[in-house]
Amino acid sequence: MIQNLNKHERESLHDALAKSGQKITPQREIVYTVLLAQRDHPTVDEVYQRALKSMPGLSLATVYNCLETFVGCGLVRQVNHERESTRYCPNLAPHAHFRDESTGRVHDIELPTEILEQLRKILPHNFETESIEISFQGRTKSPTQN
Amino acid sequence: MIQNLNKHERESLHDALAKSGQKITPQREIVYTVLLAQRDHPTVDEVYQRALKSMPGLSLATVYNCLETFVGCGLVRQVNHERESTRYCPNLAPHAHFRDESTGRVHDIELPTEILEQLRKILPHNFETESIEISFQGRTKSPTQN
DNA sequence: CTTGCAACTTGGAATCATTCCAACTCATTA
DNA sequence: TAATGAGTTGGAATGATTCCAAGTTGCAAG
Repeated sequence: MIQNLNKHERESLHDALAKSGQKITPQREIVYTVLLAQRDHPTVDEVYQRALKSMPGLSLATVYNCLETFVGCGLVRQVNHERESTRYCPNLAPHAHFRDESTGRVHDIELPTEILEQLRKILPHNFETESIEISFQGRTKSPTQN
Repeated sequence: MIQNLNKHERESLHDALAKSGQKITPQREIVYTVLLAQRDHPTVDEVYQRALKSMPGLSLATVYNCLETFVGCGLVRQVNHERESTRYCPNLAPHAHFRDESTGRVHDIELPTEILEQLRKILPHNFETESIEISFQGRTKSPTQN
């Protein structure tokens, strides 16, 4: 159905999990595979639907659990827009998100590190940042209606 | 209980509503007053609790309605963090938010317009932005544990 | 290669913010 | 005065997510 994890991908999954004393399970492999296979920021339910094709008995609760685990060990990021369903993203490089309001799709936007540095500078001195999120809302014009 | 709206505040409420053919009502005045009185990004329920003190019969549904109306006519902004309850903010100047992870409190951070300009520049040309949201997560150190 | 057990998975129930709805109020307009 | 339409209200419905208790399994130690 979907390409399996390659050696490197499986390794990073294993390492990330092992680091926090957690196990590799078939369910986790599949969920991670689904995430890597199509980087379109799927919702939990979309991940669930895709994963079902490779593992018919899989339960939704497990998909929630797997994704939470991955977020916990830094393998994937959550992407939220207002109160819509949370989406998941295996892109670990620092990046912003652009949400196309006509389609609801989310695109990754590469983020120059200078901008992050500048942003840190505008904070009052007693504010210690752990993370910065930047998201654009708008529409994409025809050329790359991707 | 809470200071009433001053002439200017009432006027901006009236204008914003009138612009979209909507009316001033006692409930809307109170909700707006609550928002201006304490700019701590309250949730709907917090607004509701505060407003109840001035108008005991007020209903939660109405608070939802009022806030939605205000957002619609540009009087207030929504602030979301992950999937926590939506918070509301009457600060219309462009600004970012800093969320203190130990208290859950949200602080406004003034945003130099150059940063917004720079951010627009990193978008591919076929992406048309309508709005940009920037939020910091972290902790505040003692000095201004405000 | 067995065993033991913590870690996992699972289906269904529970939660909780938010939305929906139908009845009612009220100020205006015809 | 009646009709109109926006606004309000309480309660029911929704929908994503979390919780739970019971059953299963990965894997480390023997």
